[in-house]
Amino acid sequence: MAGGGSANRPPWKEPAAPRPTISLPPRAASMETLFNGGFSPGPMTLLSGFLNDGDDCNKSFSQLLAGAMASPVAGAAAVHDSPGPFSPSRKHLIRFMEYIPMNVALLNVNTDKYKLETITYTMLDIVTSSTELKQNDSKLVDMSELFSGHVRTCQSHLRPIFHPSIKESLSSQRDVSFGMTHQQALAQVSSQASQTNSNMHLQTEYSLSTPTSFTQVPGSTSNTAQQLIPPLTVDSWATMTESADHSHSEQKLQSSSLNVDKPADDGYNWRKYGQKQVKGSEFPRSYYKCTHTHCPVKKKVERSLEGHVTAIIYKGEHNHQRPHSKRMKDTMTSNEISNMQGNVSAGTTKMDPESSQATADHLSGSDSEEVGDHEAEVDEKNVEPDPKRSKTEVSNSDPASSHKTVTEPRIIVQTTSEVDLLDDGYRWRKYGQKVVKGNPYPRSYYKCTTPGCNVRKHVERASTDPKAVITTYEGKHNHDVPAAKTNSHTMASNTASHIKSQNSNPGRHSFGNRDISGNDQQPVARLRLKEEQIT
DNA sequence: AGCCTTTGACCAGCG
DNA sequence: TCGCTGGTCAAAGGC
Repeated sequence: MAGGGSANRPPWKEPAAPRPTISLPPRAASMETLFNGGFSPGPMTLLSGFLNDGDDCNKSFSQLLAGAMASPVAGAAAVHDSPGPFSPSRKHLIRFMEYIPMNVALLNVNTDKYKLETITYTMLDIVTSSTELKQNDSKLVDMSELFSGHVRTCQSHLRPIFHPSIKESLSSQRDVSFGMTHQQALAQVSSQASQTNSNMHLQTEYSLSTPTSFTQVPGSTSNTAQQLIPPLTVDSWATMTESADHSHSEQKLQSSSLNVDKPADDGYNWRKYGQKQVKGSEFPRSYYKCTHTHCPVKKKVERSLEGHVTAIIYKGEHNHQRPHSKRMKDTMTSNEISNMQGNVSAGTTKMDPESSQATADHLSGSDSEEVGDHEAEVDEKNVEPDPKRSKTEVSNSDPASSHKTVTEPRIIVQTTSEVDLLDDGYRWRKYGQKVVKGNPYPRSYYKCTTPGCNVRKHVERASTDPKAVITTYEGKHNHDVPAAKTNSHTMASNTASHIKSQNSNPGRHSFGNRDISGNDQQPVARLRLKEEQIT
């Protein structure tokens, strides 16, 4: 049945515009040019110095960090400090940085050097955060592996873009595989480059060989990087770590990097069962089912022609735990795995196409790998779920709105009914509700009725569809699931374990990194929904 | 071989 | 009843 004439080909089946080739001069030259003159001494100085270094970049980062990571935080902090003697440890860390600014350099083709530096610092902060996360376990080996995977991934992510020769080499050797995050990120880079290319009347091939290349692209904003590539959330970090470990996969570099039609790698397995051009939406909608046996969860994903996710709608709740790759289990501590297996509400720091999808997954009962400390920077106003976030918004066809959702796709989580919503195995007492402007349905607040248990949950309904619900859990149950009421034991167990694990993860409100019940090691779940601005 | 995607057909709900 | 629309099915093909 597959097939059909091209004459009837729907818009989304039109062949994609040829992706531009982004070429850059040799790394050292470009970056040296980029950073020379005008940068105060600091990381960029170190970076510049490093860039003149001709070391083999294929070393494992665990090797590179052998010295620097003895005290990971200090190592990262050293980068922020004014430059001293270029010690091997700093050099190693800067080597890691190499790929970050290059990453930014590619994406911020229109930004200035100051912005570039700022972004670099931000990303380093994430490095530090992850370091601190790992530090709790005092496992330097794991830390090294984390960085090793990350760096390798960054290499594989960036090198093919910057150095066609290396890309060919990697492709021929088939020694690099991308996690979906990077597949899509790369696709976004390519597609956005294509878009920029056409919009800005640039030639297909442009160079970043001079600093002006970063500032002369007209009509651009300094936010380009965030539009082009997911921010380096720890979630994506974990994905990168995992993907890097598949470095000997059979996956082909080019095909994987350009495949934008796959759902994001949220840890669950999805099977696409349909695609439709929905009226009122300029983008096709893809339908996915969770492939887990008897799991009712479905999701609908709308993507722009460039592959940007413009809307995601989740329906139902997973009745199983998230499947994990062998690699992840092998390298993570049991505590980490335990944390991973829940975390329904942890958000991400940016609502870009990739990370926001992860957010949606969290909301729908999925889990994040980790939540970095950078999320503690969440603005309180962003914590509040947007009552305007409704099902009807998903079909918004306003071009301007659609454009906006390129960076902030709408995330809708639906449960099938209120019964499903409330009957999660635990018993709840409603202790309040609040009517929010713009939403006829009140938000409701529930507390676990078990004495001594301070877990709460917060239920929010979409203004236009009472069945569209976002549930936020806070805290960790300090007791087992009460005896099942009406549901089958299986259902109760599934749900209970699901909910229990949800609550064992970083939370919506930090409370000084302490959850409501005062458990230092179990930060409460945090939901972060960035308010969507509709103009 | 098995899983996944593709895609036209089909179905159900609604006005 | 009819047409429109969104959602799903399932055969075919790809990997």
